[in-house]
Order: sequence, then C-alpha cells, then structure tokens
Amino acid sequence: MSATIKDVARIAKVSPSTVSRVIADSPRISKETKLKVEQAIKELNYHPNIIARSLANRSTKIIGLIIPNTSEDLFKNPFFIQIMTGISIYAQKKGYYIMYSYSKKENEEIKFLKNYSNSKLVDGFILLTSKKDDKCIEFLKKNNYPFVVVGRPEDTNKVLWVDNDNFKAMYEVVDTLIQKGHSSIAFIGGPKQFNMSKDRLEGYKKALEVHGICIDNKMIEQEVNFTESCGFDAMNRILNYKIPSAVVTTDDLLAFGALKAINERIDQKIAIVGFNNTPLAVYQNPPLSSVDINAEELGYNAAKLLIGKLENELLSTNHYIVDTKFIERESTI
Amino acid sequence: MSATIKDVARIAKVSPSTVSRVIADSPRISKETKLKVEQAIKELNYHPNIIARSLANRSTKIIGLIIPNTSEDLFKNPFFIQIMTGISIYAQKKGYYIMYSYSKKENEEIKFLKNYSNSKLVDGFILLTSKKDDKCIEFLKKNNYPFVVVGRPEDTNKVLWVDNDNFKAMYEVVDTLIQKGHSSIAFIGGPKQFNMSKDRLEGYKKALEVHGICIDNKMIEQEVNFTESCGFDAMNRILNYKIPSAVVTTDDLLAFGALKAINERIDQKIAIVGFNNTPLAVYQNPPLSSVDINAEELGYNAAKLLIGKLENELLSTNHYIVDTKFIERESTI
DNA sequence: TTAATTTGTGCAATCGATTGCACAAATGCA
DNA sequence: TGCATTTGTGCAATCGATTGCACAAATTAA
Repeated sequence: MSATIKDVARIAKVSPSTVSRVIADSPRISKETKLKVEQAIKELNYHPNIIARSLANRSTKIIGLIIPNTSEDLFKNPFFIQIMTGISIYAQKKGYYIMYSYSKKENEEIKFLKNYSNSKLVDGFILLTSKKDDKCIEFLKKNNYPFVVVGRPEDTNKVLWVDNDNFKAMYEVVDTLIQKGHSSIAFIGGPKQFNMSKDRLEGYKKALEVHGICIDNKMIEQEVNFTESCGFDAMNRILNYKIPSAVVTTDDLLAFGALKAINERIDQKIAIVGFNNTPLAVYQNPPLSSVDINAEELGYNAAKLLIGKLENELLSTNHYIVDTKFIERESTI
Repeated sequence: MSATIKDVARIAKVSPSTVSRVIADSPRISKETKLKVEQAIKELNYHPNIIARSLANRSTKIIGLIIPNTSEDLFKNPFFIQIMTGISIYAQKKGYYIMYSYSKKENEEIKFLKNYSNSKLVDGFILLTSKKDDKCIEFLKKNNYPFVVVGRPEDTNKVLWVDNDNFKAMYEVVDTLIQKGHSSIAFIGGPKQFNMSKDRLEGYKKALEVHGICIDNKMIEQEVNFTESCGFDAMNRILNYKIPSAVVTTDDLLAFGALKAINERIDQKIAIVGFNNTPLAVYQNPPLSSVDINAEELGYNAAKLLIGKLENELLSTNHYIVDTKFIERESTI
C-alpha cells in the first residue's frame, strides 16, 4: 500500500494536521517543520489521496462534459474533440479533471447529468451544445448547479456561455460574396433548434438586405440535418428551382454534399462556402472556403468561465465571444 | 444540502449500516426494513455520495484515458473519438466513469498517468496508442497498475491489449489488388514506432511474396508522418522513380495526399487504398477505398478487458482482435 | 423444554484527508 | 520583569459512506 498522511506524520514526527498544512502551504508552519515534512514526503513518495481530500473539501475538482448524442457529425466534425482539447488544456492549468460520457440513445444526457450531480461526483458541467428547451439546462438551473454552455442558450440571463458571433460571421461571408459580384446566393442551414442556425441565417438575410438584394425564400433551405446526403438533397432542390451563382452553408458537411450535387449536375462554376473549417475542407474539389470557428478556444474559454465560477471569482462577464475567420479557398475564387 | 445516509437512517428509524446494506441489496435485510428504507430514500431523494463510497471502497470506478499528443491527426481522424465512444458505452453499462486528459506538449502523458495513479484517482487506464518503448507502459507495469493498450504492444506478455489484425488486413487488400491484375504496387506507411505500421508493411510484403512478385524497396515509403502533405511528398518520390499501377497506404490522410499528387501529375488511373475508412474517404475524387478498422469496437473491447480485470474476473484472454473490413470504392475499380 | 442455529440489525472502526479551536512557547512592548 | 500578543503545533471532529463483529430475537432440532 502507498503512504498516507499518517505515515508522513510519523516519519516527520509531527501530526497529520501539520503535514496537511505543509502541503497547503499554510503560512503558520515554521521553516524547519516544513523542511522535515517535505523530506518525509519525498522519502515515502507520498501523494495525497484525491478522493479523501475531495470528501473533506466537498469538492472534487472534476468537470463533467455532456456530449450530445444528436450530433450526427460527431465523428465527421472535429469540432467536439477540438473543444475537448481546449477544455482539457485550461483544466490542467488549474488542476481540474475532466469526465465525459457519451450515449447513442436519445436524451440520455440528462441521465448522466443527474447521476453525476446527485452523487456529487463533479463540481460543474460544460454542455457541448445547447438546444432549444434544453432539459439539461433546465435541470441545472433548477438545482443551482454550476455549468457553462457552448453555444448561446435561449435565455442568456444568469447562464454562462461561450459562442462565436454567428450572425457576424455569416454576414461577412455573404458580404464578401456580394462584393465579388454575386447577387443570387442560396443558403443551406441546419435545424433551427440551434441558435447558431438561426443566427447564421439572420446574418445571411441582413447582408442581402443591406445590399438591397431581395430575399428569395426558395433559395433558402433550412432545417437540414448536418449530413452530406442532406446537403446533397437540399442543393438539388435549389437547383431544381434555379441556379444560383453562390451557395453558403452552415456546415462543411452540408457544403460537401452540395458540392457533389453541383459537380454532378452543373457545368458552370458556383461559388460555395462551408462552415467550421474542417481539416478536409482543403481537400475538396475545388478546395472549400470555410469559416474557422476556433473550437479549441471555445472550449478553453468555457473551462475558464466554469472554473472561475467554481472558485468564486468575481466574473466580469457571463460569456465569451470567440473570433471567427473566413478562410477563402478556390471554391470562392 | 442534500440528504446523507444518516438522514435516511433517521427517517427510516434504522442505522446507517442498514441503509447501506439495503442499497447494496444485502440478503440479510428483512423485507419490511428494506421497504421502510426504500421509502425514506425516495422521500429524501437520496443518492449515495460517490466520493465517500470510493473512499470506503478504495476504488473509484473511474477509468483514465491517455490520449497521445503525438498523433497529429487527432483532429482529422475520427479514430480517437470513436474509440472514446466505444469505451464510454461499455463503461456506462458497468457503472464506470471516464476521465481523459490531453496535452499538446510532448511526453506529458506520463505526468497525467503518475498524477492519476499516485493520487488514487482512477482504478485503471486505457492507453489509446502504444509506441515502441512506451514510458507509460513501463511505469504502469512497474507499479502493477491495471491497464489496457489499444494497439499491440511490444511485449504482449502479461499486458492486456486490443487491436486489429493489421497484417491480415493489409494482406487482403494487396491480395485483392493482385487478383485484379495489379503487379506494380507501391506502399506508403507510417512511423515504425507503431507496431501497426510494421504489421501492415509485413502484410503487404507477404502478399507480394505469395504471388511471386518481387519486393522493390524503392516502391516502399516508410516512416511517413500521418499528414496529407507527407503523403503527397511520399507519393511524389515514388512517381519520380516509377509509375505504379496501385498504391496502398496505412492511413486515409496519407492516401488523400497521395491522391492529390497523382491527380496533379498523372493522367492515367492509379488504384489507391487508404486505411481507417474515415468518413470523408467517400468524398474524395475518386471515392477512396479504405479499410474499416471498427474503432468503436476496439474501444468497447478495451473497456471490457479493463473492467474485467478490475473486477477480478478470470480473463479468458489477454487481448481482443477486432475484425477489419476492406471497403471498395471507385478508387480501386 | 432446552440447546443450537439462523436471521436481522446496530456498534464502532475505517477509508485518508481538512480545519476550528485550544494551548504552550516564543516574542514584543512597556 | 511582567503581561499581552504572536507563532507554531496538535487534538479531535468531520466529510459520507462500508463492513467485521457482536448480539438479541426468532427459528429449528433434539
């Protein structure tokens, strides 16, 4: 068995309390005692038992990650793993641990949430997506459990969140296209249960409006699931109606599908823009322009907000907006 | 504050030990007492504190995941997140929790490992890759800590591991190509510090040998990092030497790069095969044939092995071999 | 009817830390 | 020198569970 605080105390000829204080770097410990204890710690290769400490502290320093099962592109989109690394990097810095759980079954996230919080296993949560009427958010709010949402929630009041400025990001994309002379621009977007989808659509509309271009609802495909085949179908519906000079999408996967439809049916070039800048955007034919959303920084900031809250820091803000960057490639040249 | 076992005991008019026994479903509790206690539990919405339980049990039911930082394709290859979901699914079934940690710095995995194990935070580990002379494996073996390795380790003796049969998988690919009439087949493979790379190369060589085709070392590019640009460069080196009729690679990313080189330089068609069957293989031009390695099942089995070990089951085997499947697409037609 | 066994429950120690409070020794101040 | 204050350490309770052991009551056997 490995050494406990009592063993250290015995070797250093002090009490366990003193050892504890040395570890916590309490100012009331004399230099000599501190040295003695530190030597004993080294000698025994002692490491505090985190579980015992957690029990005494009523805090585990564990963050729970709720990964949505609805996101069909979990595997195709590096978004989640990027967020997860961002979270991990900040958490490490602050000595926090991360727990995750994933389920294929619909709406099982709430089960984890309850299990983790009821059993006092985690100090707080990060939700990797926020849907409309999210049961998880509801539960966490009701129980006053600390949490951060990735993606702007319905009700931003008293909720901590991180997101991009999706309105602005899409506005800029469409604005750039218009500047290049495009005036017939189609839109393929995801389910409206995500604010992100709505915001990007609004950005699109606003840009058209500002430039005095009429919004044609038949050029707008909404509520499209984030899969290539749905993007493919949506693009075909648009092409059946009219051939646009450009298409913007709210996800690279949609763009991949759309590109396929275009390549199959149309000879002339249609400008196309993805979103999220997945690593393989550059390997499309033509290489796909896309908007980098900086997912890792989203995760990093989410962890920052949550840990700040957990440590009772005076938070200067309840959210972070992470910059996006429109990466132009051949698909818009 | 939420209810503790003492509160339940008080309400049910029994001792905490009895409550504990009811929860553990001990056979020595009478039906009436059990009912009383269960009612009290419901009434108070009591949930056992996992931390306290862990302390008493000297076991946390937490599994630690060591994610390699060397894998440059962490974001590009869904391999890791697929493994992670497989692990999660089995762990949930068995009531285990999962902790992960990721660092960008070289060789920091061992730090987590030591931290997690010394502080008794996790019961065991799953290493998501195994390199040659892996410090982590060394440490875990020395300290007799339970762990499972994804990917066959150097020394399979007394180590639990899961892997595909990489030799066989590549053998079959090359065999299939030869059956189709190819005889000039190039090979682009990853670093030899991974057994997987070596096995796939051996499978390639064996298939050639069996069919009486000479092995031409100039057609073999080894030690290529798992990036598209390295694949691109490797392919160009091969093309500088000779134009093969087919190319096999040990990773889709390498294949993507190789494909690009081919498309840029050569008019004639060269058959090409990737590995790992990433979701976007199908979106290459032409759609890329690849080998599906069933990463989720690798993860699932890794968790199974580890948890079996942790629960002192008599393990019938120290490893699992997960089936692969050669998915043929246009790139080999 | 009595002794032996089984059944059901509680006591108290334990897991390995933290921390408020008490108190002796050392120091400061007049 | 004498008293007040500061400094450094230990005692013991606590966090919230689990579990070996003891033992009374109920049951069975003789």
